[in-house]
Amino acid sequence: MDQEFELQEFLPYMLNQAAEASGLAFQKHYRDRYGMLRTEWRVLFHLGRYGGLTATEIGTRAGVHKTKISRAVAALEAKRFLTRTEQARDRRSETLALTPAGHTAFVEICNAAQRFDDRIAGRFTAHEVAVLRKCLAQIAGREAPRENSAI
Amino acid sequence: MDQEFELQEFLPYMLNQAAEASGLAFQKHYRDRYGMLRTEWRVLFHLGRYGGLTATEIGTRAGVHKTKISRAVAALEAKRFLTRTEQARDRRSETLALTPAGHTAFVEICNAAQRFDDRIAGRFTAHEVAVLRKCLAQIAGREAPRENSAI
DNA sequence: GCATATTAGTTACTTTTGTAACTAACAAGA
DNA sequence: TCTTGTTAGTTACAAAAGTAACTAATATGC
Repeated sequence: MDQEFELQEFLPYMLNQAAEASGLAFQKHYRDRYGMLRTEWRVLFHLGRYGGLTATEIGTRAGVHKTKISRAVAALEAKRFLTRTEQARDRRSETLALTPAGHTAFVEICNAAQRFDDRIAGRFTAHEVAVLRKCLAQIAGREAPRENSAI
Repeated sequence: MDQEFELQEFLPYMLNQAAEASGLAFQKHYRDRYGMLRTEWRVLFHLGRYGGLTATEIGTRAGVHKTKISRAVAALEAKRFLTRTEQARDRRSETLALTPAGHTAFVEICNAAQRFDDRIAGRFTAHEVAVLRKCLAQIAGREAPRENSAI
């Protein structure tokens, strides 16, 4: 190549830097305040937002491996943020649900997240934010790729 | 809140998903082929792009902690991708430089990176890519924030 | 020159993540 | 019923990253 490739302009690098900067700034809301790790916050979110789910269901929705879910659930249980209820029809899995304390934390962090998001979006025009979201969703693989995705 | 906050629309989450997806896809070029970790590839890049540097200089430029640099340098040295030369004027630090094999890997990966970047950018219009890069640079903290950054 | 502080880099220890193997429960066919 | 296979979730082990403490060299003030 030697057309002077620059890491600073490499999209995966830029994405990583932006994700790291924003993630680091946001973690104070779940980490400093509640001692949670990111996966714990994600599990908390899914239970708070969608109600009782099994570990597998959360893993599928969140795209997180069952091992990570298992550890996050154990940690949230230790914090008394969720309870497990064995399912009658299948004793292998348990329905997870937030305790009142867990729900309080959920609401608290969601509020902070909404404010945080507004603050980031506020640095750009509405159009720019729309483009940003569209590109991110596409790159994350959530949007249908165009016809010839094999290029 | 309860205006139904959605994790899927939360920018730090979207950034993380996009960074993870693209990073995972790209790592085959340095990991599968050369057994490198991401920090190793970044160190390799800085040495290939800017010539002989000390560990501290790389850390400063790349924004990486000296511990991670130290481990990456040791790994690259074990792969015979770089050599250390003790500095005469300050025997605490060493100038690092790529070996021919290291430089070959550098060129190879840079080429792959350029193609990879082109492929991502190719999914969007030139305008969209410009907006994306601008937003990412801003969020990563590389751009001057607007006047009232304390909002 | 000598005590003190600073800097470069490494090493030790801890935490988190990734991968594989495992247990228990259920399902399905002979 | 009795294998055989699959699924839910946990545990054990290995790799990676973060933090702190450390060694060695240099710089500074007295």
